Amino acid sequence: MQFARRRRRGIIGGMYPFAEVESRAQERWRERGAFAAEEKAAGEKFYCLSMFPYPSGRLHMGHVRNYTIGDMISRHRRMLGCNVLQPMGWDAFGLPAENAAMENNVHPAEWTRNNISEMRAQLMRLGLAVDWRRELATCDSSYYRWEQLLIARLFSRGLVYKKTAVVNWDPADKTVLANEQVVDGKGWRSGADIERRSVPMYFMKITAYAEELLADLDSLSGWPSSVLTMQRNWIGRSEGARIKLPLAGRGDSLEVFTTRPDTIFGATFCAVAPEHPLAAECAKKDSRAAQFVADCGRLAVSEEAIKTVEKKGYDTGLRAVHPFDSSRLLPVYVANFILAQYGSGAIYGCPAHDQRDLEFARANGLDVVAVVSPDGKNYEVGEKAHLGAGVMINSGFLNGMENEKAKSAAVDALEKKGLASRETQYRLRDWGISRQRYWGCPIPVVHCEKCGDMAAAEKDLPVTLPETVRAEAGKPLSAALAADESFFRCACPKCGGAARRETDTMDTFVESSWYFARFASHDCNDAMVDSRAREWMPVDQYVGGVEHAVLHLLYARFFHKLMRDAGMYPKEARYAEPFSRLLCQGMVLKDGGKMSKSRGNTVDPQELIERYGADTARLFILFAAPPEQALEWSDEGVRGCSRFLSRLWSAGEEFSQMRKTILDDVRADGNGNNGNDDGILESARREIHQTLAKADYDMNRLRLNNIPSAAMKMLNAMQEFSAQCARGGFASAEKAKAAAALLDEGFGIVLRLLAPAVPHICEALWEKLGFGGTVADAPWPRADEFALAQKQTADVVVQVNGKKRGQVTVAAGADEQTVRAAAEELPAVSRDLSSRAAVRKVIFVPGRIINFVAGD
RNA sequence: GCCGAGAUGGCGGAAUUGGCAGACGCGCCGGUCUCAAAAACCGGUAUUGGAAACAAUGUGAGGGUUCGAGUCCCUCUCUCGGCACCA
Repeated sequence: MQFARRRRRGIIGGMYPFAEVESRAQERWRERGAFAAEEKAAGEKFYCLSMFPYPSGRLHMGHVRNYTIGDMISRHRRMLGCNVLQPMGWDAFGLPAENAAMENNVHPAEWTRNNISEMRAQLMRLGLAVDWRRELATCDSSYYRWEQLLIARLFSRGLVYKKTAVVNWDPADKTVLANEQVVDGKGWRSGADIERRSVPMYFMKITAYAEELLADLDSLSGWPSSVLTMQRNWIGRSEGARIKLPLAGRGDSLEVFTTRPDTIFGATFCAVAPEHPLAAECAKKDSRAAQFVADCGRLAVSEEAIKTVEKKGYDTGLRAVHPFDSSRLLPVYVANFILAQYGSGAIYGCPAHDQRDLEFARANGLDVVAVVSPDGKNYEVGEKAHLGAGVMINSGFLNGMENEKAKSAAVDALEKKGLASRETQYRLRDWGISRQRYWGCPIPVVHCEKCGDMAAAEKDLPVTLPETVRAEAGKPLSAALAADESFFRCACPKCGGAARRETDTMDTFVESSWYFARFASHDCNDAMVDSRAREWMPVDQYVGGVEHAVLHLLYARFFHKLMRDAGMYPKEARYAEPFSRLLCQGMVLKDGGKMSKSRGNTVDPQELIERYGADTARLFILFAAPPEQALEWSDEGVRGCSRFLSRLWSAGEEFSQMRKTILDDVRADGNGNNGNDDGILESARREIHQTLAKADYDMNRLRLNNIPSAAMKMLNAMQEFSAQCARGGFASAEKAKAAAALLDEGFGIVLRLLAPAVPHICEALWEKLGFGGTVADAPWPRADEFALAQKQTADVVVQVNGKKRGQVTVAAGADEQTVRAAAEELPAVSRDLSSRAAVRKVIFVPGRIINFVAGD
């Protein structure tokens, strides 16, 4: 047949015309407004959201991955008949803009808006099914004014409040540093030793929602369990007791928090945080103590820095009296590893049952008294503290109790003495939203000497960030607002007198905590959101990096609940949480490491797209790894994907030619000449539908990398089938027509299977082969049960003692007896069985396996 | 340090959740076409032994449960993410 040769020529040596194909497909979508989401449209709503990007200037592979995954899910849902909303916007405030200003003399606003234009063009080139009418940028006052309004109202309700907090202070640059700007305890630019400094800040009372944030995690069945665990641990609810230990020779006492009141008799010391009032008091009188506290103050503020530092303490000379044995006096240390924010900023140490306390005790020559015993006997503690359960020993009235019971008994006894109260503590701290920075949303608070601090009047909102400040090379912009009189001078909303605006701006996590709601009400200009948010929310599928597993996702959940409680959503279960399903995608690596400028191993998506087209870029990134796993970059892999798309392109032509040839033959001679088609048709169709069934299963569980695999496999099967058709005629005209129909059916399935991943080429082929309409709205293919059921036989693996000895082909529903009989006939099986003792047991899994268990 | 992940051929990964390990792709080897090369197409490809049939071994390391373990349990190593001011 001449056909086989024609295919070989195909599109000789080159790629399919991807540039034309892609711009034409995008043009068609644009003309049709194909992805504009309407509230009233038919079909179940599906809100698919990818985490919006920070406009850093250039798209990187992480973005490509994130948005391709989101797009594939969106397009799949569209094909299932859903009414899909997929929006895009810009997380446009933040530190990099200020750094760029310092380096390049360019204003953050200008830099940011230019970056947005460039990145928007790059994103559009990817062919995302996004409703661009809803685009937003958080640095626009039309966006941030609404969060100012909410913050102002929360301030009046006490859910936003002021207190001091510790920050990293760079004494050389006279500026506050982010944790990432502190390298080995020194400022990244100045190299000066950083200091801890207390500054007044605004906080959001997220702890008021701790219980709900924790409890509602149980309802998030669409989230990865690892993220739920991380959030639970982050909130860190623990039940314990606040215990007062009287200080010897003084009237007052030290308050400590413990989750292990059962170990009270094992306490041999106390420790307070360097920020604790007792530490300050001691430092006043004792210069060495003052020195120690000052040394602690040189530590960076991150928890990581505190936890990894060498544990040191300084004896204040104060002694706490043991509440059950006044003869025991516990030395009180100031220690660098005690967190001021947690509990009461003070602990008692029980070295026998806490590893950190044990190390501290050993270093300071303190007693170690075991009070919880695994077997009830006395014992000496070695290198490891005993953290598990046990029976109380050396513990007065608690002796002999299970330690769980002793927890409660100890607190009961202390409560009677008025020395303790039960308390539930959270590791979660209130959210400090103040930043001493310029490029952020101004905090809508006014300071009046007479009236104090108050929220800015609502009629004065938004408090617009002045974009007139001058950027200067090498000069931090962080103090720009505090230096801008025209910004901070204002009238007090209460007394009308001269007042001063707050000059700190907000944490950028605030903007990203509600953008998903704004996408639904993007052009609402009289409120944060309108009723459309109630239609679209919650987000049905959220896609983004695991690095956001705790902070962003927790803040967004909190903010959503605040908005609900402010009346923006009904108090119904549906609106309890903002994100129903969550997919955390992995990073893009190259040469085993993160792609980054400093490593010099970046691959520019732009270049990739120009060279191979957006579909190849999308295909590679989907195919190379499952979405949640790290993806290893491979240039060869990219070429393989490009090759596959070129093959797909010519296969369309091939199949329609083959189909025509078959039908022409039927017309010419009525066919039925040489009937060597036994089962080809059925087995080809079965393979296509089996593969489809697996692909559908994988699509539903978001194993997106398996979809291209399935499509490749199908295309291989189709080409095999096409070659078989070319080799011979058919037994009847009906068979021939069925074969022609299968070529059509199979390729239609391949195209629809691939359309969410590589939409442009599928759109072009769909049109070219005359399937009708647009593939973006074609129905997702369904596996035909009839085709799947046709197989009459099953291959059963035969094992002896778990080792494979062969395989038998039996009728589809064959029972154990039949299979066993057939299996025992196999030479390898009988040989093995005869060398062993009698068969003790036969394990039979119908259609899969039979295992003879025999003695040796 | 604490919390959360991950480790499967030369490489990326698959394995319908305890039932034939290595689907699909890359790379490599051989072939077709070509003066030649590239491209394209066809075939092979876990390791070891063997001409082959076949056998043994094999999913980061070490133990365990099971008729049967990549999958479940325990211990360990390494890599990655987060740790509250990067986003």
